[in-house]
Amino acid sequence: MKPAVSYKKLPGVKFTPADFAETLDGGQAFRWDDVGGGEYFGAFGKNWARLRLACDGSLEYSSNAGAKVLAEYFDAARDYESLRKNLKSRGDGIVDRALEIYPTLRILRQNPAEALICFICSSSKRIVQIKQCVRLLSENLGDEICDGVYALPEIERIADADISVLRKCKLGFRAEYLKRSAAKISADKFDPMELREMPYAEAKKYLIGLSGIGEKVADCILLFGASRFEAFPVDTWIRRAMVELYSTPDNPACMRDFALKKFGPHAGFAQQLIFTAKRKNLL
DNA sequence: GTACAGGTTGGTT
DNA sequence: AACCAACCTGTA
Repeated sequence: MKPAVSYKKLPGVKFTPADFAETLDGGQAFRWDDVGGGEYFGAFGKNWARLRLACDGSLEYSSNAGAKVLAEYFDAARDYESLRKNLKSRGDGIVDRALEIYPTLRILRQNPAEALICFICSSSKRIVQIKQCVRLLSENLGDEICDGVYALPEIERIADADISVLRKCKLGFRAEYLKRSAAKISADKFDPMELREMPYAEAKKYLIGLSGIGEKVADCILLFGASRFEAFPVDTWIRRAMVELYSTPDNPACMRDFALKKFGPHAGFAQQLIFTAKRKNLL
């Protein structure tokens, strides 16, 4: 008989079931799987976790990681109440509607190096494909963190890896990008954790100087790995939404300017709301 | 079989 | 500065 899994509550984080699924498995992170019964299992850093919601929506976890680590990953300290309030005060009907549909959506605070690796893999791929690449990368180059579950490899490990190993991970043309970027980061002795502190423009510039990272991927890394809410990633969904709903010019730079003016310093959160609603065909 | 995807690159206008 | 094919792989 299996021992009963014990769960602890993570204070300060509540989700609706839809927002829970969307936050973990909607394109921010690529290591979470629905294991049935409304539970998710996944890996982040050297940790694994099994997550579920209590009846009142509170997040509960069973993990080798402690409360502090999970609180950081879910950015539990962020004041989403005032963030939502601020966004509502801007009188944008579209975002207001998205806020009602997704009242508990969050931006994850992932490890910046992991976000960097994952989003280099993401270009022109669907979520399921990205998840496959990231899992293969972990299995081929990462450390085992629990039975059959592997952590994403360190940047150094990728820099030192044979390109044939990366090719096995179904990365396609992204294999070279990833290897080159990892090599440059190592050579620069750059710690991706700095992306959380550097001025936004400088951080973005450094990322774009890497291979396989353009504006969109750089903004994803900054938003999902460094909690930089001024990042406004423009992918094909956002692009369509901005043209159709806000009549902006069909130009990513214009869209970012427009969004920053309209939504202020948390444009990235507005982006996630619009992105999610548009993708689900609700806008 | 072929078109194209949650994007970037390097070459061309 | 704006345009465009090519890139690898999986999916429709």
